[in-house]
Amino acid sequence: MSSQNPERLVYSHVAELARAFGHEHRLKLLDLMSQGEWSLDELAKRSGISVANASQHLQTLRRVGVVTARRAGKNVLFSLADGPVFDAVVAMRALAERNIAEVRLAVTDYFGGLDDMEPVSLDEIRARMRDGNVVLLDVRDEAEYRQGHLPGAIHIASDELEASLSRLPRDREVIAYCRGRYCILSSDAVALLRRNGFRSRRLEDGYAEWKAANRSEASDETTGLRTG
Amino acid sequence: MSSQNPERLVYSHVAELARAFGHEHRLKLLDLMSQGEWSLDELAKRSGISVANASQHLQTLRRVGVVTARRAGKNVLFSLADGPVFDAVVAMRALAERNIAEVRLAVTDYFGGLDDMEPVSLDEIRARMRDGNVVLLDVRDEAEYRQGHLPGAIHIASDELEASLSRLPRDREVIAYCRGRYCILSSDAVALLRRNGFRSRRLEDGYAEWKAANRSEASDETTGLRTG
DNA sequence: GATACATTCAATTGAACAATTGAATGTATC
DNA sequence: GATACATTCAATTGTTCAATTGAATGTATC
Repeated sequence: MSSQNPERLVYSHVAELARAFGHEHRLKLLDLMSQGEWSLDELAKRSGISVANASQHLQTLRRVGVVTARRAGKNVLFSLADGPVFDAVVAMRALAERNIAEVRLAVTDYFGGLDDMEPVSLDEIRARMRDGNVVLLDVRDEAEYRQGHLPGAIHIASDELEASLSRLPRDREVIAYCRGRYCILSSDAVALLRRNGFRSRRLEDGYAEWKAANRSEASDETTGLRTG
Repeated sequence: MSSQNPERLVYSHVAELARAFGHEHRLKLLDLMSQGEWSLDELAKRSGISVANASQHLQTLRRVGVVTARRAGKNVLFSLADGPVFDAVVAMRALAERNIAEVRLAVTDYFGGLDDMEPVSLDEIRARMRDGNVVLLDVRDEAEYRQGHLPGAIHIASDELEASLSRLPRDREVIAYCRGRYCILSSDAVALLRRNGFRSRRLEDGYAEWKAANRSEASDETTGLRTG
């Protein structure tokens, strides 16, 4: 028993939210935070923009309630807020991939690739991990892996992969993953592994999507990957 | 074998897409088109903005591929493009409803309402339509109803409802729906019906959401509502 | 309490966007 | 083919947003 027309109120906020998503740098920052929490300095470094600029974009995201911050020592750590934040990004990405030809082409070009490059889905990897006939390989950097990773995944950062091939089995398929759907690290890793005689494919989605999916499924204990 | 880093390309397009959603008028236009196709004149009238202004916003939406247009007689009819356009709007709305307190309050205030006002879900109505113990009532205007409606729904425009109460049964619950989740017509209709001694509740989502859901479920013949 | 350092604020400049107006285009109908 | 009318284009003005810089704040650590 207060506001008059809810539609206008809702849409003015939705529009504000959409504008908050409407900048490349902010999408990149959200992408980074989908891996865990980071200081401003770290976010600036990883996104390749200045500290002041990153700070302002982060404030924009905080203002609309999609990013939260907490202090830890002398740093403030930024992370995605609770709620379906990443899901909204995913919905926009899905729309872009479906309706914008240039995006569709770039993605299939890069990731859909050759027939035997057919990426593996999260559902598929679940079953195959149970059977134990695959190795899950996380090729993100150390800090990202430490903040969280798929159950049962081993970690070799992409820039150390070539020197660490002996740690990988040749009798099982190596499924590589990285930050998310549009991260090229795992794609490059698969190419490297194949050049060296391994059987390898890419996980279609990455840590970000896995985490978002497991968040939505709340605390349903049966949904995570199991190492066996 | 063309573009370098797909991430930046994807995100620049996603950002453009997000900005296209980032205006109240455009969200309203998308809302209207979620009911069907309309001429520019009709869209301007229904959204309450000038024809020239509506045209420009529609061009913005066409440019990013979320709206299409076809000529019919002396009018151009605008409609949502194929693909998960409405789904993206829904994801943003869900985020706003969850993360922005003002929105959450306004919505529960208006639609969540009293205990026995508990809105009915699309899933629930499916089962109850089969049992035949409810009447589905579409209170949108004639033109909207004609462009498409839920299977089995009867139509009484909201501004004719009070004069047409005799057409409704008193021994079954009347489930009213309108354009979508944030449309107040069905909410008002429920209030009117209750004042006149009917048992009545509101469908939580409206035609837009139903149509989007049935579109996603492709041509799965088992998913629509059945009249019996 | 003083220092160091991470983050935020404030002020500036340039660029992009929103709305309005009036003219121009293009298609149907006569 | 001429006319009527729906839609789009072009030009304008005011507003909002992006990025940079340098100063200011605030918290941890010594």
